[in-house]
Amino acid sequence: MLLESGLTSTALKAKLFRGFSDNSRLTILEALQDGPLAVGDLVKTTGLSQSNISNHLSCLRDCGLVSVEQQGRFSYYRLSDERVAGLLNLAGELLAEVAKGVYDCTRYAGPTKPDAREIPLKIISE
Amino acid sequence: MLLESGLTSTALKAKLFRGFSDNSRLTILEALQDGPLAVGDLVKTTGLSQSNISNHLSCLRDCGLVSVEQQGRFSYYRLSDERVAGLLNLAGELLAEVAKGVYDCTRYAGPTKPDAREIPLKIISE
DNA sequence: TTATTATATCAGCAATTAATGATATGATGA
DNA sequence: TCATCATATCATTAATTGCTGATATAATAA
Repeated sequence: MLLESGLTSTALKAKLFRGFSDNSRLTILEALQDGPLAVGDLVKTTGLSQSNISNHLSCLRDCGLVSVEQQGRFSYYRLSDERVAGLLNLAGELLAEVAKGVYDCTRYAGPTKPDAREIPLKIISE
Repeated sequence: MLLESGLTSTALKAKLFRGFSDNSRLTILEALQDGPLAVGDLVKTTGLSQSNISNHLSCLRDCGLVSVEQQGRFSYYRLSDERVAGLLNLAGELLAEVAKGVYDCTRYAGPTKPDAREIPLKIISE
């Protein structure tokens, strides 16, 4: 399937990245890297509330980053494409390189909840 | 340089992705894929306002996605690492696969400005 | 020095978004 | 059927974020 959209494939790409750019959503995506999980499993694993997770899954599904398979009353979610994991891994590599910069980036500080700016970070030069 | 941050490397990664997740920032990053540009060039290329671009560049710089080189009164910006381009390209591939899903994702519709939801999109099956 | 150019910074507004709590749907078992 | 479990949906609220316009800095040229 080829995409031909010239001008605004950028806008689409930004939306795609937005799927990865929230802490809760990214936590969900990373949990799914180890294989499919039901919503309840994600609740346990991530500690996020059920409705919160369900809302984010709805977004991730709409955006094509995850896919669902219904089994009885369970919904098993998985990453929809290996490139989703690819993006996660590549970001991890880049992060190792630029971690300090990201940590110091105050413009988009993320939630100002108690611990958000208290991330323990250790950088070890090799 | 190795990163050891266990629990919260996810939060850092989310912040990293946030650098890519805004339409203006992504436009800037894509413009820089062809090589370094001064701020004025970016203004011309992207059509965004000078202060807007400068604000976003400040963020991108803090987050380590771009780097600057001063030459006189010009600031030449470039992608800081080939993996930044790698993420852009991988996202492009993924987008070609899931484009329709991203397009239909209404939860994060982006700005509700006139054209934001009017993206002309053509998908061509091969 | 003064003017001009290139870029950066900042406050304030407008808009978007994440989380919660409550409720709805839908499947299973008693 | 009724109760329960698993998940989805929705309105509201609280917080974050992007953009603009004005101003600041800093380098070059006249």
